[in-house]
Amino acid sequence: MNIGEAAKASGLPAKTIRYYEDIGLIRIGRDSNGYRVFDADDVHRLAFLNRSRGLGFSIEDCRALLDLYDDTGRASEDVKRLASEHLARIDARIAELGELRRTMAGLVSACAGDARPDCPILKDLASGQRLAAGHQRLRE
Amino acid sequence: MNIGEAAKASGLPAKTIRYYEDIGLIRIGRDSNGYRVFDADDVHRLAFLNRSRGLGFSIEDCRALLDLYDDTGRASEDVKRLASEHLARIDARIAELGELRRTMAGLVSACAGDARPDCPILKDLASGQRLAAGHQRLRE
DNA sequence: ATAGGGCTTCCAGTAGATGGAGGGTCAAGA
DNA sequence: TCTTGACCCTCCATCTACTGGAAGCCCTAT
Repeated sequence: MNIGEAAKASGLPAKTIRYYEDIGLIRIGRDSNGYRVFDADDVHRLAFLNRSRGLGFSIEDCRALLDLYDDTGRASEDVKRLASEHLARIDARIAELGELRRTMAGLVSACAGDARPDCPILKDLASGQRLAAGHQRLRE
Repeated sequence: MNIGEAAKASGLPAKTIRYYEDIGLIRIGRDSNGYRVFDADDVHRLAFLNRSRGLGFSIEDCRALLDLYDDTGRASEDVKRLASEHLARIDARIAELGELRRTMAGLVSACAGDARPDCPILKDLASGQRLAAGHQRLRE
């Protein structure tokens, strides 16, 4: 099948499939006319990538996961480690955002939000004197 | 003062200050030797930007916030709207990550993580049959 | 023959910096 | 006076993970 059909079948946009091929995440055969040719396994791997990315794994993680998937002699330990590290990153991010949320909610609720110029949000940003709870600097 | 001192005083790396000047977020005077010259107000504005960015506001939001800060005739309504929208984005992101966390935690706990090759995480990625709770596709 | 849709490559742009090369400036010490 | 080292400057490349668009070939139907 051609890229359009593979895109529909895998859930990934054609552009993204080309990109994944470009960065060496997946190898795709070519027809005599230069068109990419996808078989069922290609589509399967693309869907695998789609799901891995959907879970927030980085491209490099996906590369490693796909390698582990291909390696029938793998240890599930290795997969679990990747997943656990990812989970830890998610937890860290949630904690960070939770702090941030508390701060922002405090600021928003402190501001009258009317036609007058007086605004505790701007005061806070200008002074560094936090009205609400403190928070960690975002590392995004 | 020069950029190094301004960096220390504002908490922003010198590189970032140059970048902010480059994208027109702040205007900095120059000495006869070409060096940037910072006064107390410049440092104050840089610290304002540092705190705004620290709260996760986008550069464009920061630009708007700085404009509102300068506009003594502003309505606090306008500031509150920016902040509320930002808060809503944070909430959405937290919800997204919470879903994701549930899914990942389910996968991680289902995997033995030993020397054997059998791995429910890979199975899940390969099949699309979610073992744990479903989740939204990340829009990062 | 032509129109359309699909396919190709390559280039640019997104957000928000960060790292480094290559080179000018300045103040202090030998 | 010369040199060393710490600054400072600009410009370009790099990072993540795509996405959009231009220019142009391919294939099928009418």
